[in-house]
Amino acid sequence: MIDRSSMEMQVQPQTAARMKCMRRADHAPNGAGVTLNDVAAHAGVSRATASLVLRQTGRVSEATRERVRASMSALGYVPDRGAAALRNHTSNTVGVVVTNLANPFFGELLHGLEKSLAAAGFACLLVDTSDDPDAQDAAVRELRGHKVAGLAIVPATGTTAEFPASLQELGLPFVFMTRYLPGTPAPYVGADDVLGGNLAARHMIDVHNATTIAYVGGPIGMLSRENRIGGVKRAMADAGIAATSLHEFPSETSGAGGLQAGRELIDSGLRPDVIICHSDSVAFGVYRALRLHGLADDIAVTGYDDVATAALWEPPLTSISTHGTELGHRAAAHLLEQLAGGNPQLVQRTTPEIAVRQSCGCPAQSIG
Amino acid sequence: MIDRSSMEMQVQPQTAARMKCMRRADHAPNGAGVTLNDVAAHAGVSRATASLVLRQTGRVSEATRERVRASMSALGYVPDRGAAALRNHTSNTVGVVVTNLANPFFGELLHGLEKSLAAAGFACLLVDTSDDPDAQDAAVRELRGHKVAGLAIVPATGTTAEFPASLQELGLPFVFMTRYLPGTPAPYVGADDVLGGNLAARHMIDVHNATTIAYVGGPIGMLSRENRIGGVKRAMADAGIAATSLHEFPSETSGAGGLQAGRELIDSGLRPDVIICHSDSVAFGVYRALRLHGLADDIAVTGYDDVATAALWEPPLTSISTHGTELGHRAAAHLLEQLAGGNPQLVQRTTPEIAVRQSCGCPAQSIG
DNA sequence: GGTAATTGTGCCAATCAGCGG
DNA sequence: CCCGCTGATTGGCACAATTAC
Repeated sequence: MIDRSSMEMQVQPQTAARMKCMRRADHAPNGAGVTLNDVAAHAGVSRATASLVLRQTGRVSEATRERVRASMSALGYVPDRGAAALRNHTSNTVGVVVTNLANPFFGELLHGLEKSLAAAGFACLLVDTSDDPDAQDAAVRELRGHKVAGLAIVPATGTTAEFPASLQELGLPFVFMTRYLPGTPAPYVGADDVLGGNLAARHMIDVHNATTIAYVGGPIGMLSRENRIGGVKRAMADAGIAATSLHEFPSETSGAGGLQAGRELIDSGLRPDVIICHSDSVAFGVYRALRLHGLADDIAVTGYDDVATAALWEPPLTSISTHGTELGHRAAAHLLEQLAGGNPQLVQRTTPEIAVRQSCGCPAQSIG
Repeated sequence: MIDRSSMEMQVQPQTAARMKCMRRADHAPNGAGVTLNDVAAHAGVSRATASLVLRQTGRVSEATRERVRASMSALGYVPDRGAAALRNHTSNTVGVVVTNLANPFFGELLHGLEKSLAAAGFACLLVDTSDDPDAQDAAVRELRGHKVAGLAIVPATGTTAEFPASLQELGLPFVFMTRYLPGTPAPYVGADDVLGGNLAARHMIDVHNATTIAYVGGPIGMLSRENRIGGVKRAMADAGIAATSLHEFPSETSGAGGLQAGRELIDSGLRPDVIICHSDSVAFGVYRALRLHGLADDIAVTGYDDVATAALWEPPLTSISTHGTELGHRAAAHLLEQLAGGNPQLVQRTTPEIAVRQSCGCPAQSIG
């Protein structure tokens, strides 16, 4: 009995290995298709032991541990994440859902997010929703199928409170980034929009004596736009400026949107003291519109997000720094803490800062 | 015997279903954990039939097909991609490997890539290598574990010919994007760099009578930089300009890199007729350096890639359009055709165009 | 007889070849 | 021939069982 079983033990794996070699001999002479079984056979241990070594758990002697590791690298073993996910009902994957990859700010955000998640051993499954809530629902569905451990989401414009509710029902950890939703308190990481808008307006009112303000950019109904405008209004109220001195020109959040909204503003005949823009991209577009009409030196402009090129702009763009990359890191940390079973501060509103440059009318800094 | 087994057959699924309900009763009252088996039971068919309906293959009567579909949506079924991948040895996933997510050009590229892949039913597993070949190797390893169907890669600076060779050995379909490697002919989609550099230089020489040129930006050893410079040199040679009239200032491909290289150029005392930049970001940084020294109106500048903000720049930046989003679409198409078993044109070099604006010295276009 | 080290076995969800009404 | 089912298979993990000292 013992002899026979031990023979089987030896023969089985070898046969299996040979078949595999034959099956894809010229396709993949190296690591492709090497299974934990192959590793175990090569190291002369059971699949279970090999698994323990792989996951660095359980009690395995240092000697065999070393031997198994050697076999792994010798065979070029790559663990099959799908198989693990099947068994665990979860994977080392996080769904990342954004509204527009072409937006430079999201690039910076993603950069930070990806770095932190990768460092923790998670891979990013990326989806671009084109700011469409239906596409967002579809994305979540698909990502659920991939058994993502969690979701980092820039919610699409028009997302309702049902969305976070449904995620909660699913028991799927998530964080919203940079845009939060009205009503339901949901996990969130982003800069304080009210403060950001307030910061911009206060600077323009207090140091530049602005009395008429235009808020340009951001689609109607987007809460972050509402909030930033709220911050602007508060600054105006605090300074005793009538609310009627604020004019809104919503637009798509992009350079093209800013250009068009800027034209509309100019065509309207309005000549505000400042144009507070919803994003740096919008500000870039607005500047183009102003220059086309020779107005660039007459009206102050501020941006939002402080993207890398803002400081290089002519004139250097005064902007509200939301520190996109850092925000990405924090969103990752938020999600990772949830995944680790902790419960992090639900809503993390970072405090934005104003990066004062020249587009607001301030003098150039001396260069060190 | 028969009775017993048939009883087991009936009881098993119900018991399993009940256990599932209990296990996560308050966690996920809806679709989470619904399996194809549950769908089959609900529709009164076998798992296999349900599978056929799911994948829209095989011969299933329209009646049962409809019934199964109804059960799927009734239960909120979400197919488990991991299980499918385990069985198929491949997933509906593509690995996307880039060097720096924060680079706006890659944002545009990814936008196109993701859209096309998503339309074909593939999800993107995203990795940012920080332009490090070792991180790139690690990324491929990890992505292999996820059983990606293919790879879309912006190769890191310093990648050797061994890299595509190893991918080929693995039998893993891939495309390189925007940067190609010396030597080995590998699947590639990107704009023709020699032509791009040539286009910029020719314009400056032919219409602006430039005789001294500086090429700024791009790290040493990057082939796309070498090629663009090659194109510049050819234009110079064609015009009878000595090769010594070309000066190189390599830098990191970013605004910060451009700013620093621009300063170095200015400090060197050189005052070329044109500065041809390796990317728009670099051009933005160079412009800042020029403005700091009051030189912005004296030296012409061209960018590369024609990112969205290039047209909004002051002065509007003359650039080489490589059509990032379109490139992303084409890279996706290349990969998808490989996956479909076809063999697309291995190296697809799109022809870049020059977007003539004012930074080169051309007059402003009349506005329609 | 107790403890560290290792192993066997059943599962996870979907797919596919082969079989039968 | 059309339709649908059975049973085996995929790679890794968890738990109980088992060995060795």
